[in-house]
Amino acid sequence: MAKLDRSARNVTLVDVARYAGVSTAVVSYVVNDGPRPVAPATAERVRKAIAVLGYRPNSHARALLSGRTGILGLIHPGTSNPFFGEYNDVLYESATRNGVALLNANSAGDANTERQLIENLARRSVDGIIVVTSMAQADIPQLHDPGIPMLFIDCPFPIPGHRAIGPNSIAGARQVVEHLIVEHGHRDIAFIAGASEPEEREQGWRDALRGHGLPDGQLARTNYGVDGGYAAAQALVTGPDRPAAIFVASDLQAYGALHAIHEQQLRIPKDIAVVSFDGNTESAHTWPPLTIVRQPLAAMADAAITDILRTSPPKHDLFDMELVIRQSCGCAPAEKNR
Amino acid sequence: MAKLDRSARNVTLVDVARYAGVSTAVVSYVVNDGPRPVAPATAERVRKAIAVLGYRPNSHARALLSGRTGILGLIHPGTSNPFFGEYNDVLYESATRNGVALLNANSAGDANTERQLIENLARRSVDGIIVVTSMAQADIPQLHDPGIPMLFIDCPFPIPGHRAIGPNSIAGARQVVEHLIVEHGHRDIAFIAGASEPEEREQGWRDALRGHGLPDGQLARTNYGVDGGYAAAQALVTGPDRPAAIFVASDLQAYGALHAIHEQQLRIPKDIAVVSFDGNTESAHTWPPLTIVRQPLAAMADAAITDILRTSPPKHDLFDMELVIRQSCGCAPAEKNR
DNA sequence: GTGAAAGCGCTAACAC
DNA sequence: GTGTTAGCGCTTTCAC
Repeated sequence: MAKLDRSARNVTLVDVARYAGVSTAVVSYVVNDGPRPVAPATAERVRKAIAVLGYRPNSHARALLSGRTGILGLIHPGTSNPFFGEYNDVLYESATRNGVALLNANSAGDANTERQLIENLARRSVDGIIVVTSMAQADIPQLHDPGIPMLFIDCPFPIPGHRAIGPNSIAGARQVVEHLIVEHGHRDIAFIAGASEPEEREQGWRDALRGHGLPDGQLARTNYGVDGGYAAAQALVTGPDRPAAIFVASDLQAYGALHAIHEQQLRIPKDIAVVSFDGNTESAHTWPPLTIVRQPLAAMADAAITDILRTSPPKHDLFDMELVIRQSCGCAPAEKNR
Repeated sequence: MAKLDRSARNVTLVDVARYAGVSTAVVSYVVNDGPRPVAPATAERVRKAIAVLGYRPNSHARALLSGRTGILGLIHPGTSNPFFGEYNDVLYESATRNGVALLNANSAGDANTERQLIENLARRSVDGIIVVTSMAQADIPQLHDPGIPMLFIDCPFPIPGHRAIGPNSIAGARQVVEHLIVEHGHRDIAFIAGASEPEEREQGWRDALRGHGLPDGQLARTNYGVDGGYAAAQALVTGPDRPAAIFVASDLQAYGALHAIHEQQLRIPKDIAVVSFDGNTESAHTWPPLTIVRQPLAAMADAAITDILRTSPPKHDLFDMELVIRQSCGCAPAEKNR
C-alpha cells in the first residue's frame, strides 16, 4: 500500500481550520453540528472555507474513532436469480432508510463459500452481516462467530446464537397445493423440488395431500435454476404417469417447467396445472400467468435491517406468505389482468 | 458517535505485540508478510498470539494510512430487473478477481438519484465509482466530479472526462431486425421502445428497415418494465394495423409483450414474431424461447473493473453484441433445446 | 465560544 | 531482525 502522494493530498480538516483561522475543534463542531456550540459568524467562516477548499471529511478517520462504518455486509446467492435480485432491492431500500450502506457478496448458493464470505466481510470491519443463507441444518456447526452481529434471512430453521428470519414455507406450500385440491379438484399433484432444498416446501405439499386423504405424488428433485425446472418437468410430463398438476418449489424452476410443458404441446392449465413458490414480479407475466404463494420480502427485509442494527436477541421468526391466484392453476383471468 | 466501550474493546496490534513479547512493527510485518523480514521463530510466536487473542486487523486504521478501502461503489437501476441482476453478478465476479468489494446503490433508473448517489458514495470514501448509468445526454452537464475515479457502463454516449462503456446497440438492433427481414421475410416490423430510451435501438431498427427499402414501422414508447411491454404490445396487437413482427427494446418488456400476445390468442411466431434486446438468462425459457441480441456482460464488466482500478484515460468503448436465434422469430427449434 | 492536545489502530521510516 | 516512533485525519476532553 503506497502512501498517498503528498502533493496530491486531499484537503483535510487542518487545511480548513488554517484557512478559516480557527482551530480544528471548531471545524469539527461545524461539520458535525455539535457537540459544542459555535458562534454563527465563525460557523459561517468555516462553511465558506469548506466550500472554497472543497473539503470532504475522511470517512476512514471517522470510522477509526467511532468504530463503525455505517456499512452492512450482505451475502446472497446471486442476483442473477430474480428472486434474490428483488430481495437485494428491498434490503437496499430498508438499509437506506436506516442510514446504512450494503456491501454485496455472492455465495453462489454454496454454504462453504458463504462461510468464507462471512470471514472476508468481518475482515472488512462491516458493522454487521446479513446472510441470505444457503445453509442446511447440517452446516450450522461449521459456522463460527465472526465477532460482529450476524443475521440470517431466507432461513427455515433457528440458528443458535443468531437472529434468523424466513417465510412460513410449510404453511405457504400447503396453502397453494390445497388450492389445487379444493378449488380445482386435482388428486394427482407432483412436486418439483430444489436439489438441496430444505424440506419445508416438500412437507407443505405432503401435508396438503395427506390432509385431504390423497396419495403422495411424484417428486422430482433438481437444481434451483430454470434449467432444473425444465428438465424435471420434461421428465415428469413425458413419463409413464403424467400428473394432473405440478407444484414447483420456486418461480425460476417454474419458468423452465412452463417451457417444457409448452414444448410438449400440452395446454396449461387444461392438460396440466402449474403453481409455484416465491412470487417474483415476472411470474405475473409468464404464459399463462403463474399462481404462486408470495414471500413477504419487504417485511422480512425491514425486520432484518432494523433487527441487526439494534442487535436483537437470537430468535427465529417466520413470516406468513400470501396466495396469489392467477391462471396457471386453472382459475379464470381476473377482470383487470395484472 | 459514541466511543467504543473500553472494556469491550477489540484486541489490537498492541495487545498482540505485548502477548508475543515483540514490538508492534514486527506484528505488522508478520500480518502483512513484509515489508521487512521476520525470523521464523518470532513469526511463529506472533501468529500464535494472533490466534490465541483472536486478533483481526482494524481495516479503518489501515484505510486511514493507505488512503484506499478496496471498495468500489456500484450504482445501478435495481437488481429487480434481471438484466441488472445479472450485471451485478458479473461485476461482483470481476471485482472479486481483482480483490475489491462492491458497495451497492440503487438509482431506480433516475438520473437525479444517480447524481445524488455519486455524492453519497464519494462521501464514503470508496476507491472509485462504477455507474450503470440511466443518464441521457442532456444529464451530462449536471454531473460534477466527485474527486474519485468514476466510470460509466451501459452508456451509449461518451462522457467528457470519464471512461464509458456500452454495447454497440445500433449494430445489435440492426442485426436482429435484419434477421426478421432477411430470414423470415417480414416487412412490417414494429418497435416497442423504452420511455426515456437512448435512440440507438430505435436507430438500428430504422436502419435495418430502410436499408432494405422498407417503410418505417409503428413505434410504441412505454416504460422499461414488464408492464410497459404488456401494455404496448396489447395496443399494437389489438390496434387497426397489426404488425407482422415486433422488435422489443428489452427482454423485460418482451416478457410482457409475449403475455399480451398470448392473451389475444395469437400464435407466436406464426401470427406475430417477437425479438428483443439484452439477453437475460430467462429469455431462453419464455414461451416461445426468445430470439435476442445479447449484451456481452462479462466482457464489459471485466473492462469496467480493470479500467477503473488502473484509472484508464477517458474514452468511450462499444462492445459487439451477439445474435442468439431461438424460436420467437420463426426459426425452428434447435436439436438440443437450450 | 474557542483552542490545544490526546489518542483511535495501524504502517513504515529510521535507529540499533 | 527487531524496536521506537511519527504520523494518517479526525473527534472530543479539558483548559481557558
